[in-house]
Amino acid sequence: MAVGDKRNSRAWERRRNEIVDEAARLFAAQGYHATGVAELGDTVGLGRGALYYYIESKETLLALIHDRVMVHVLAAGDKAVSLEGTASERLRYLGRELIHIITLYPDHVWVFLHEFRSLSGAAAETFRASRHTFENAIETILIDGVNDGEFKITNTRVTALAWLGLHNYIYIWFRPSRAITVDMLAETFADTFLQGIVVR
Amino acid sequence: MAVGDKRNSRAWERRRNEIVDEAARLFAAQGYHATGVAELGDTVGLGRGALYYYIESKETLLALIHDRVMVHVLAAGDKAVSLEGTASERLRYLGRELIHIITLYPDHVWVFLHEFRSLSGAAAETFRASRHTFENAIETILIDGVNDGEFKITNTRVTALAWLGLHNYIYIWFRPSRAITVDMLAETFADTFLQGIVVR
DNA sequence: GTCTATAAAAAGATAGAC
DNA sequence: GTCTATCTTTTTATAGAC
Repeated sequence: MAVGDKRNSRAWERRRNEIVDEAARLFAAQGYHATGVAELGDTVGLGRGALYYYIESKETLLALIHDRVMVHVLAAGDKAVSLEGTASERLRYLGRELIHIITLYPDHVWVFLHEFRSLSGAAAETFRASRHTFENAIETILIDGVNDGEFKITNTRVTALAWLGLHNYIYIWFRPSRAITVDMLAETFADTFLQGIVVR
Repeated sequence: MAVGDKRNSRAWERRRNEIVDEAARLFAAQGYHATGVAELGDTVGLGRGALYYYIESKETLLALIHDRVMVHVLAAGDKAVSLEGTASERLRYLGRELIHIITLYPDHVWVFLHEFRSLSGAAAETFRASRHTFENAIETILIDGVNDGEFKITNTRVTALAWLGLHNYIYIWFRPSRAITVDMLAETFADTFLQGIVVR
């Protein structure tokens, strides 16, 4: 791309982000393959031709939706690992952050969890690596807890994936309300995961 | 359908089930909308015309994939609710059954969890109701446990959905091996959910 | 920046021959 | 039961006018 290309302007970037977010909404509601670029154009008020002024292809749009969520998830993972405090406290922090991100980007997360197999080439590889990095962050905290004598875990990998499933799956049913806020849900999950539900 | 219609024959039904299972495999790998009926025909060794001798439409195929899993899930829920034993024991049973079903039908479950929004009309309503019935089964066991003084739970609905997420999410990463069997995974999940990971 | 026109391919589904 | 041929619609993407 040439220096001073119009496509690097702030206005262009802002408009493109609008398109990415609208695409996330449509892809989540109908599916990636079920949504045509013409329909996306109609929704954002552009013809097919004009739409391609903002996107390279439909698949780059999908990759952009993935990136939008992943950057927050990875930042939360990094911070949780390097935080001061006990493993329990750091895991509580990470859970709260993850639930927060999922509720901030419900459509992006839906697309992210459902359509990642539609990515190809470099985008697919980047995504796979990011996912792995985040799983490692969770496991790192669990291992710290075991080493400090705080946790008792037979398989830290499986337990990390269990923790991730417990949190990720809320994308399908949870929307914050006054009755159940993000913080309340995060606390319930953390209490359950750390202490269980059995009375003693 | 007329009496004695060839489409009620055993051979027809067997062939159709083959097609349903192959469709689940393709839909899971590529997505429902990304897989054409021509491609499905090629894979099962039939032209488009012949394929429509076995299916009414592409969407009925999707509904059949959903049914195939749901019938087992609902049966497991019913049985767990009416079982003898403590709430903990019944929840352990249900978790083991659910993990078992997910690993027996990995492709069907993938499709089931990803494409249910592509169902319409009666099929969509049936599916929504089944889902609700199963969630109620989980919650019933939790409530029993609370009433017996066995569990301490602030919100049984949220905790039921947490339990479901913990188990359902394995569809994305777990394949049984000698290192981690279904029973081992089910035990780890049950222990974690019931007792937590904190040392005491 | 946005439009219209268009291309080239593929979609789901049906009809009728064999 | 399976085939080929065909219909109609829609798909992603590009070219070039304005």
